[in-house]
Amino acid sequence: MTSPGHSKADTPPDALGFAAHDHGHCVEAGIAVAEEHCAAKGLQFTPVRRKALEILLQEHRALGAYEVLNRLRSAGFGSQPPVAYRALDFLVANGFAHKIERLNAFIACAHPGTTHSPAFMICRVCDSVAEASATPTRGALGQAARDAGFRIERTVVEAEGVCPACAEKADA
Amino acid sequence: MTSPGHSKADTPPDALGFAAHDHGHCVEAGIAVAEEHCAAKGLQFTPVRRKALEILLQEHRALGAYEVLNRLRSAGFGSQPPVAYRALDFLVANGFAHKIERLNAFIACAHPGTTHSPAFMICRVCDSVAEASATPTRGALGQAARDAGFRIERTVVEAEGVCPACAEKADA
DNA sequence: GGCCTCCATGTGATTTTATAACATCGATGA
DNA sequence: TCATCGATGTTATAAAATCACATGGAGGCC
Repeated sequence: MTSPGHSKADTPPDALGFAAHDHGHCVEAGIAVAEEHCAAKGLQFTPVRRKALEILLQEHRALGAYEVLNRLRSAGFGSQPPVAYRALDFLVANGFAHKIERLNAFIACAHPGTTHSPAFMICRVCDSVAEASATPTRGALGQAARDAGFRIERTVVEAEGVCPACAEKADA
Repeated sequence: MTSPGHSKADTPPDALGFAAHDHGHCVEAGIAVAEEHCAAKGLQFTPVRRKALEILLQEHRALGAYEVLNRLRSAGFGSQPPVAYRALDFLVANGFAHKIERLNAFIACAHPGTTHSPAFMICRVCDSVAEASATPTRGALGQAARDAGFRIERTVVEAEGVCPACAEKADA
C-alpha cells in the first residue's frame, strides 16, 4: 500500500513543504495510516472522510472548509457546508488532520498515528505549511502554566513567516 | 493617573484573571500606557480607539468583535462592523491588544508598551484568558524553524485548558 | 424476516465573523 | 484657499461555521 515507487515529479514545484520529498507517498501513506487506525479503533473511514483526507493530503498547505467542500462536491458528495465540516471534524478529532487557527483552514497531519502537540510554520508568501512537534509543557508557556496552576489540555502553536524557498527567491 | 487607590471590589468575582488583583488599576494603567505610547509615536489615540481599549480592559477574557461593537454603539459610536474592526486593528497593530485566534476574539494586552511574543492560557470553563510570555525562538518550534531555514515573524501560542479556580470548583 | 437503534449523510436556513466600497469630515500644510 | 490625508461613518457583501431536520444504511435483537 505504501509502495515507494513514485516519481519526484509528483512534487508540485511551488508547494515545497520546505523540503523536497516524494509527494505521492504522502497521500498514500496518509490514507493507509488512517485506514489502519480506523480499523483498529472501530471508526468508520467512510468515502467522504477518505476523500476529504485525500484532498488535504494533496497539498502541503491549509485548505479552507469551503475549498474542501468544493472539491467534495466535484467528487460527487454533498454540497452543503456541514458535509465538509463533519468530515473535517472527524479527521481532526482522530488526529488525521489539524486546524490552523490563524488561517481558519485545515491541513493533513504530517505524523498521523502518533499522539502529538503539533506546531506549524506558515509561509505568508507561498502559503505552504510545515508541521513540527511542539513540547508545550516545556518552555516558557509550560512554566507559566505550572506557576499559575493552569491545566493545559490542548495547545495552538503557529509561527508565521517566510519559508526557506521564498526567502531565497526574495534575496535573488 | 495610575492611582492605586482602588477597591478590590472592582474585581469581578468570576473573571479571575487566574489571580486576585486590583482590576481598576488594569484599566487605568492600560489606558495610560496607550496614551503615552501614542503621544510618543505620533499615533492618534482617538475616542473610539480609547473606548475600544477600555472595553477590552474591563474583562480578563476575550471579546468578539461584535461584542465590542455593541458596547461601542451603546457608547454612542458607529454601529457597523468596520467601526469595531478598525479600532481593534489599531489596538492590535500597536500592541495594546491581541487577537486570540482560537476564539476569534480580542483581549487587551497585559504588558503593553513592551515588545513581546504573547502566549495565552484560555480556560474552557469560565472563558478567562491569562497572558504569559512566550519565547518562540527557543524551544522545539524555534529549533525546527532554524533547522528548516524558516524565518519566524510572528507566533500564535495559545493553550486551552482549565484555570486553577475552575479546577478547584470541579474538585469540590 | 421484521423491527429498532445508531450513526453517517444530505438538505435548507441561519448565525457569526470579516471585508469591500464609498461618502464625509476635520486637521495639516502648501 | 485648497489639496491631502487619516479617521469615522454607512451600505452591502463575502467568508466561515452552525442549527435543525429528513433520509438511509448497518447491526443487534425479538
